[in-house]
This record gives sequence, structure tokens and C-alpha cells, in this order.
Amino acid sequence: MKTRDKILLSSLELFNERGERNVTTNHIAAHLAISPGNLYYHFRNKSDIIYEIFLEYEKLVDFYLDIPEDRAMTLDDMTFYLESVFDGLWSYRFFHRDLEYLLDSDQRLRQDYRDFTNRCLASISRIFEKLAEAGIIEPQEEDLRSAMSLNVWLVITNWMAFLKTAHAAEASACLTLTELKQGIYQVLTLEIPYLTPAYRERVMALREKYRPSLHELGDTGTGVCK
Amino acid sequence: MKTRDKILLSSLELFNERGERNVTTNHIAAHLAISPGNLYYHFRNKSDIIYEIFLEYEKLVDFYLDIPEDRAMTLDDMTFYLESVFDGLWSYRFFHRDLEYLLDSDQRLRQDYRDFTNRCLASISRIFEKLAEAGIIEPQEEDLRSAMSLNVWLVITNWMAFLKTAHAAEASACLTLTELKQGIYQVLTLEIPYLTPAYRERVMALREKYRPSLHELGDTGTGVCK
DNA sequence: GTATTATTAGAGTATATACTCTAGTGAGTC
DNA sequence: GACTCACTAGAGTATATACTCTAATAATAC
Repeated sequence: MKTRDKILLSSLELFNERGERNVTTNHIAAHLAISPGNLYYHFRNKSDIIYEIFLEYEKLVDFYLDIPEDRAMTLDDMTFYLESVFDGLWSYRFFHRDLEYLLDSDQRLRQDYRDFTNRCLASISRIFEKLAEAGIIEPQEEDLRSAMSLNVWLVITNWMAFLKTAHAAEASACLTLTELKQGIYQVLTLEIPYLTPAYRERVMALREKYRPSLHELGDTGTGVCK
Repeated sequence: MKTRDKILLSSLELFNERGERNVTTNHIAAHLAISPGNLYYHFRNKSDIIYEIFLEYEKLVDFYLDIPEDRAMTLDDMTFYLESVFDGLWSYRFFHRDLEYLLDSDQRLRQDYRDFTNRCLASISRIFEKLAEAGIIEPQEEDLRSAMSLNVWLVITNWMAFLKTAHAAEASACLTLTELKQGIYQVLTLEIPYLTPAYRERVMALREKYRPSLHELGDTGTGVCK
């Protein structure tokens, strides 16, 4: 693998594990056993690395959130979207953690992320529309649909942050993809009142699969993870 | 005013304005025109300052979220809770921005914040219960109510982060309390399907007051603020 | 007044951080 | 063999950051 790609990969790994704030360019170089100079040959600065990683993330989500317009939407589609989005969130989880700082230090990223958000919101809204066309949820007026989409976006993008703060032990290490996907339970909670009688039972059963196992917040957080 | 209190006040101000990450203890001291040594006489370290500020924040929210158990809940009560919570969020807005990092660097804060979250979630759930008792929303089973409360919490605590990332110009400066309170519109969106016919119109009218004025996300962000 | 304590200034320190500079190395090309 | 050029090592730098230390001053108690 090329050094440039190795740098991106290691950076992502370290960022996810420790948080962008706690990972320096020197750490990244050391982790790869290359020199800082080498790293700076491939990237102008730390922001550049982060921006490249964002582009990957963006590509991934755009790929998953491509809505097929030639056929009706199914429950399986919806499940797929939810699973994919949370997978993506997991793989690039450092990103939302330090989002504000990252956007403040890179205008290019700020602009791109804004566009990205708008695309995601449009996709979510389109999904709701198609779910209504398929008779899975009741159709809603555009106003309500976009407000709902925004709420879905807020829940999705901040579920992980919530989990980390709810944990008693140190945030970064303890967190599983399974726990993360309990966010799907929360998203489906938003849909409940809009489900059609024909689909209500099926969606509720789907939701049940993602239900948090225990009283999460109450755990004493022994911290035996990793 | 005592130096100690001045330090807390200035710190909060600077943190809110520039983000905790961008404010050093030296900045705080300089801003107050006192020496770093003086600052460290009053606080062991930066975390200590943050922790004290958190305690203030906690006290404020706990005060506002005290639910009177001797009488029924009114719509005005609900409005008051929403307004107060967003006011608090505004006054201590640096806090949620760097939350994960802050919790990672102070175990005491982590534990206290976890308890704080649980209290807030309980309060939100209790508010829903009392709104149902008052005939404003339909009563729901506990499971659903707590999942809904969690969604409300997610929307409330992350609305500002969303606004900042949606803005085109630099995040910190441009943001008004008015914009922030459009979060209330989003929270009320969550309640819509559960409203009783008797109150539907009134709540919808209330919600309308907080509706975002323009197509927020679409603005070009000239950045003329501050 | 004197002793004690609380408060403050300000220089200083150890460490970290992002990044630069110079001097290469090695694989391919002609 | 000379030349190019992408790539790499590693020492080095300017600056920042959290925090410490000492000495001095102001406030208070007796």
C-alpha cells in the first residue's frame, strides 16, 4: 500500500480511537514508523488529512443514500439505509466528535460539509416520501416532512455522542457497533405515530430487534472493554 | 466581585465565544489582566474551572426543571420549560461543544454529567406524563415515553451544534438566541402526533411562533455578525 | 502595631505541537 | 554511468500550553 494511503488509514484509526484532538501528526508518523517529514511530504498539514478522510466518508454515505427512483421502496430498503448510515457513522466516528472545531479550522470542509448535510436531509425526506408512496407510513405535508427529517438527522448524528457521555468509563474505548445501532431503535421511535396499520406490526417488530438490552444508563461502567 | 468569580465569568465568556479548545488559562488571565499565577492560586487547573462552571449550569437546569407535583401542567408550563432549557443551553453553550473531551479529562465531571443527564431524562419523561394527565397529549406507555424523552434530549442538546455546522460563516460568532430557539420548533415537531384534538390547534400555533424564518441552510453566509 | 493569612505578580519551566529543512536513497530511463 | 524524480529520514525550530515558584503586597485578627 502507498504511504499516502497508509497515512490516511492510520489517521482514521487513531482519530476514531483517541479523538482527533488527542492525535498529533507526530503520533501518526510514529504509529506508522515513518518520519514526520515523510508525512508532511504527502500532506500539507493535519487539516488536509482530515479533509481527505471526510471525502471518503462523504463518498460512502452518498453511495448508500442513493435512492432508486425506478421502483417502490420496501421495508428492507429502509433497514438497509439505517444500517448503512450507522455503519458509516461508526467507521468515521471521530468526525462528528470534533466537528465544530474541524469546520472552524477548514473553510473548504465547512462548505462541503454543509452541502453534504443538505444532501442527507434531502435523502431522508425523499425516503419518507417513498415510504408513504409504498404505504408504509402515512403521507405528510412537505413542511412536516422536512422538520421530521431534520429530527431524524439530529438523532442519527448525535446518538454516538450520547452513548459516549452516558457511559461511565472512558468514552473512546468502550463502545460497540451493536450499541451504536440501538440508535436505529431511536430513529424508528420517531416513525411510530406515522406508520400505516398495514405495516405497524412489522415495523414495531423490526424496532424491537434494536431495543437496548439493559437499562443502559444505569450501568456502573466497570470499563472492561478493550 | 471576587477574583475567583471573575475567573469563572471570564472563562465562561471566552469558552462560549471561542470554544474551550481555543481558550488557554493564559488567555483567561490576560483577559482579566491578572497573572497566570493568580489564576492558579484560585484553581488547581483548567479542568477545575470547567467543573465549577458545570456545577453552575447543573444548578440552573435543575432549578428550571423542577416539576411542581401539586398541580396540573399547563401549556404555559411547557413553554416555560422549553424556553428555559434553551436559555440555559445558550448561556453555557461551550459545554456541549467539547463535551466528550471534557468528560475524558475529568472523571468527576463524567460521573456528574451522567447523573445530570439521567435527571433531565426523568424530568422530560415526567413532563410528558403530566402533559398527558392534563389532556394535552395522549398518554403513552412508559417504554415509548422514555424513548421519546431520549429523542427530545438528543434534539435539544444538539440543535446548536447543528446550527453552527449549517452556517456558512465561522461558527462561533454568528448565532443568535432567536435562531437557537428554533430548536423549540423541532421539539414540538416531535410532539405533534401525540397531541389531543382539544389542544392540537393551540400547540400548532405555539410551534408556528418558533418556525425558522427563511430557508436557513440555503443562506450564503455573508458572515456579517459580531 | 504585629502576626497571620489571603491574594497577587511575574518570571520561569518542561513538554508538546505543528511544521520545516537538508540530505539523502533507490528505482527507473536513456 | 549519469540523470531524474518520487519518496523518506531525522534533526531541528518557533511557538504555545499548562502549570510552578518565589517574593511581595493587601487584608484581617488580635
